[in-house]
Amino acid sequence: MHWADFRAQRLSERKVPQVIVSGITPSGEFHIGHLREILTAEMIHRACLDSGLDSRYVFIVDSMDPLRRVYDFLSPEYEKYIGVPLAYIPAPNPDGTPSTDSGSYADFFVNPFLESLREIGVFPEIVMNHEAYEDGRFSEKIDLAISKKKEIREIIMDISGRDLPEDWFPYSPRGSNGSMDGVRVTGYEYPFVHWEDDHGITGRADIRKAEGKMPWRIDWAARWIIHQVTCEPAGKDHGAAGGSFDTGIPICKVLGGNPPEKIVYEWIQLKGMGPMSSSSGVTIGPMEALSLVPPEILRYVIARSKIGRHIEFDTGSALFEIADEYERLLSRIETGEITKRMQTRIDTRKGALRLSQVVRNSDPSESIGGVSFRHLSMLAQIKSSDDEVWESLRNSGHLSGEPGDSLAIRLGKMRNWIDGKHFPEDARIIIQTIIGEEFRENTTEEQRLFLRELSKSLENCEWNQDSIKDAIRECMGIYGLKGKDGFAALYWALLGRRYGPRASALISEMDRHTLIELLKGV
RNA sequence: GGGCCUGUAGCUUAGUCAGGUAGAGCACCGGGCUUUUAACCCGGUGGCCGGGGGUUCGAAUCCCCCCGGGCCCGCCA
Repeated sequence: MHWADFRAQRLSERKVPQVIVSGITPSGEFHIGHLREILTAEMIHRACLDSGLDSRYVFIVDSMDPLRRVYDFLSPEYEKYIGVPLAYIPAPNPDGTPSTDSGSYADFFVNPFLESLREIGVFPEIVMNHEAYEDGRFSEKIDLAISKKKEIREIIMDISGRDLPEDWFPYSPRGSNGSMDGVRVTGYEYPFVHWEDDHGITGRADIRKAEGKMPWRIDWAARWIIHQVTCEPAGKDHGAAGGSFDTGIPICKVLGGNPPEKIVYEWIQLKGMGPMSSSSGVTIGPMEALSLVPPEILRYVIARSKIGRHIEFDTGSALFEIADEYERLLSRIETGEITKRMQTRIDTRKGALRLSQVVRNSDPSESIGGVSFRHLSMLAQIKSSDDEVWESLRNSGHLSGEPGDSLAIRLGKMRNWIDGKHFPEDARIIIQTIIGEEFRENTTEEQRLFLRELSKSLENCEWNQDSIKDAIRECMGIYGLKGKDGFAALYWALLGRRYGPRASALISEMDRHTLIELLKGV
């Protein structure tokens, strides 16, 4: 059983409508790791729907979280916003200075991310956490938390092992400049928390408005109740023993709720990106990943891995292998004796395939548009225009009529991948300009004679695939070469390797004169 | 210092919760395919399951110790 289906089964025991939630702080650019947060939850949501449960998927944006520090991409002017909720500070300009007309900091980072999510078929209900504070939806729980502050303080100290000061307070009011930093609580009488800030200024925060927020560990537990959350997978940072999940569960109970079960997912790491390193600041965002990888393959990367395992996200040759695996799953029919373990594996993989579809429960075989990822990579390299690719696919019987959207999108992404830095070099088709040493080392005199004959034959033949193919076949016949040996020689000459894409297709894309000159050098 | 995840074939991994003779894909090797979608089909090589101890008729699986990798414990998502 797939992990998402297993979770759905567990959730069904709750006998309530399911509310599956993801939560992310929009403190900067989103990255590929955030997709695991989103997709882990969304796949559980889909699994719930598939098993007939009533389920909603909600993305809570932590827009009420304060700016922690002035990040590298921000100008020093942001110093004054430290401690201010992200919903209430301006978005940065490209040069890092605060803009005057680009909306809030939170929206600035969230909006493009939501766009990416649509591309992978994720349509969450969006909750901006600061709006929940503005609307007073938190007020009852804030009031309750304040009245139970001793109990909550005990829980946090016990479970996390942290020391909280005697005057710890489960609500952080915003001071005179809107920041929650350096603000001391001096008293409480519903609905006002009285405070004094670093500047010696005093005031009061109305807990029914966004004039302050609860610290994370309490905020999280409270929102589970407010939104009736039944499931919220969390990154392993929350999952460590004594972490916010462990304190959230008892705090949620203290506040009168039924907390979700603890689910912790592992991080995604980057691999195969050459000199990439964290110090050089090169990361991969969801937009970039989506510009290279077909959406169902991106979903499959998450779906195929167990929640608790690291994922090495590799935009190089591993993409071919993942795509191959995906395509094999589509066509594979198990034969012979199927053991219990084999059946488990098959069910799990089929579940992963099902949950990888951009459109829920659509036919997986339609997602690849009838053309394998590898084949498309070859065509995209040797055919400069899309129309030629479609023409070729029609000739080979992969396509009839016009390509569908899914296939057109796949080709576009394939071209981005090939043109970019992530494409693996050994998959790149590089036409040789001169005959290299490898050629001489790997071919016989007979093979060379064949190629010389071919170069003559190609001088006059029609420049299309069929004629070229006929010429190749004919010349091989003259020297009695087996197909394998003839083609190998051709590939050694053209590509400096013993294999390659369909030779006639490749040659028909080349300039006749250049090719003949090359072959004359054998 | 405390804790979480993880270590299975050259690579990626299933199996660990409920102990019962190690499964798979890629790569590699051999064979087939009147002859290339880097394809496809058939067969094969390759694992003392990180190391050591223990429990058991039986351990990749349970318990203890050690080693390697990743990460969390700073009002912080």
